[in-house]
Amino acid sequence: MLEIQRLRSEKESVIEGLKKRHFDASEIISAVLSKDEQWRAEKTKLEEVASKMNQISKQIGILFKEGKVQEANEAKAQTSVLKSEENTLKEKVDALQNDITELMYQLPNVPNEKVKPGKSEVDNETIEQRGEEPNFNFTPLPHWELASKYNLIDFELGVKITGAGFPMYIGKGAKLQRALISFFLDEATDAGYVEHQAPLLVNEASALGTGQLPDKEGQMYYMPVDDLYLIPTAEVPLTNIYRDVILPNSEFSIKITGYTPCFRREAGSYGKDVRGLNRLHQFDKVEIVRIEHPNNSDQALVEMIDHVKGLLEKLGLQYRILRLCGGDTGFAAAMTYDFEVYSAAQNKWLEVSSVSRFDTFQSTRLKLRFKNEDKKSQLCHTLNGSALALPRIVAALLENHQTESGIEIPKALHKYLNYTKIED
RNA sequence: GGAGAAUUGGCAGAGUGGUCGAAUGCACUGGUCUUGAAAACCAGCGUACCGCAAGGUACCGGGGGUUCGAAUCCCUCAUUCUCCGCCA
Repeated sequence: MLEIQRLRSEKESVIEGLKKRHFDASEIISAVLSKDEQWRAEKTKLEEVASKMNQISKQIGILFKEGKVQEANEAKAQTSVLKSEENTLKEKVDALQNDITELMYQLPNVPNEKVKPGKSEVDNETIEQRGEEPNFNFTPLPHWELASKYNLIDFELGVKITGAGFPMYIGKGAKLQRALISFFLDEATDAGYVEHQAPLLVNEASALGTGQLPDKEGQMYYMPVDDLYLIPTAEVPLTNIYRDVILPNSEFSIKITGYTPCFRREAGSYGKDVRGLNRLHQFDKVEIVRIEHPNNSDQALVEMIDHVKGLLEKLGLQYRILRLCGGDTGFAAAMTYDFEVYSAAQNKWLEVSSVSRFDTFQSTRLKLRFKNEDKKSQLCHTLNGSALALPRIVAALLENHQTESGIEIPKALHKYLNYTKIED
């Protein structure tokens, strides 16, 4: 959520910034500001009435104590008008407040100045590309065929037990998952991130805090009996650790990591991209999260990008980094870098990581602040990134490291596995 | 799942209808004293919103209610603890 003060003072630049998303905010912001003005006016009235009520109540108390029952009762009689006035004002103020919040929830984050305008993924900028495209002297197989050839993943079994998008990993396939999780967590820990094991179900306040609600309501699995949501990413429980927190200035930087399964309904995405591991309802991911002083979020973002690069290089995967254009940047993010690895057999790039800075967009909702040098509370910046999401990494590893005699496992993973090659 | 108790400021802990945003202690910050430190003493010490300011309003686990007035009474939800039951 954007800060209301920002809308008051920088209305034009916010509208201008949101144009990069092809989002016309002028109407919403005008509505917000006019409601905000009414809200302040009504609120001032309400507080005046409340103040009068408080005074009279105090006096009644004193009168009773002095035994002046008669006068006290007279004073009581005065209050009924004020009270109904107070109730009316209260309703108005609450209604306005609700309207404002609802409108504010519709506004996405303002893109960072580096972000280019654009409508969709075709406008994303490739800012870096590394690694070699693998050379095959045979026709490489797509990962779903490799997975079945070497009995690593059984997609049909997942369908039987749960439904499409819930694969069953078996044998070396299951071990590979475990190895990747350990590898990613160890790398993150080495980089200073503190490992967490988080709840996989979260309450409504948490889903609101990181911005999944109300924006992506339909994308989360929901358990109505207990009013809980299955997490779509570890970002939700990990960032919400700091909901309603005021940090001392000395606490920065906060770096946390965690492995969790992620659950996404992916409502509406059927068809070509759902084959194999490309798009799942349940998948594993290691997430890195940072809580930063606003002055340090530039630096933090650079560090996170370098971290993800390092992982992909150690896995020997060709990758490229995209800076998403305004239209493709997620609702809550101010800037996002996507990492994609090249899938040799599918002949396309697969997104394996998304590293984003949210500036104060999440911390506004989270009420995540720190005491600044002037001992005032100020909103923190939050950032997060996948490091990394497993399925497409597995897909790329299988496809890019395949040989006619099997699949070579990159050296970085050897210490986590009791095999170095997947073969018949 | 059943029965009971509890939830107050960073922590501990008083307060059961009136001048309570809330005693007291600890912690913390500043000052006096000291060569320095400790101790002692003095002062300060929650969050948010409205307001140029003075000031005002709201907040005692969350929500709702009773009342002129609620930390205090009622309802409800959540959490914690104890006992019983069940169980990885």
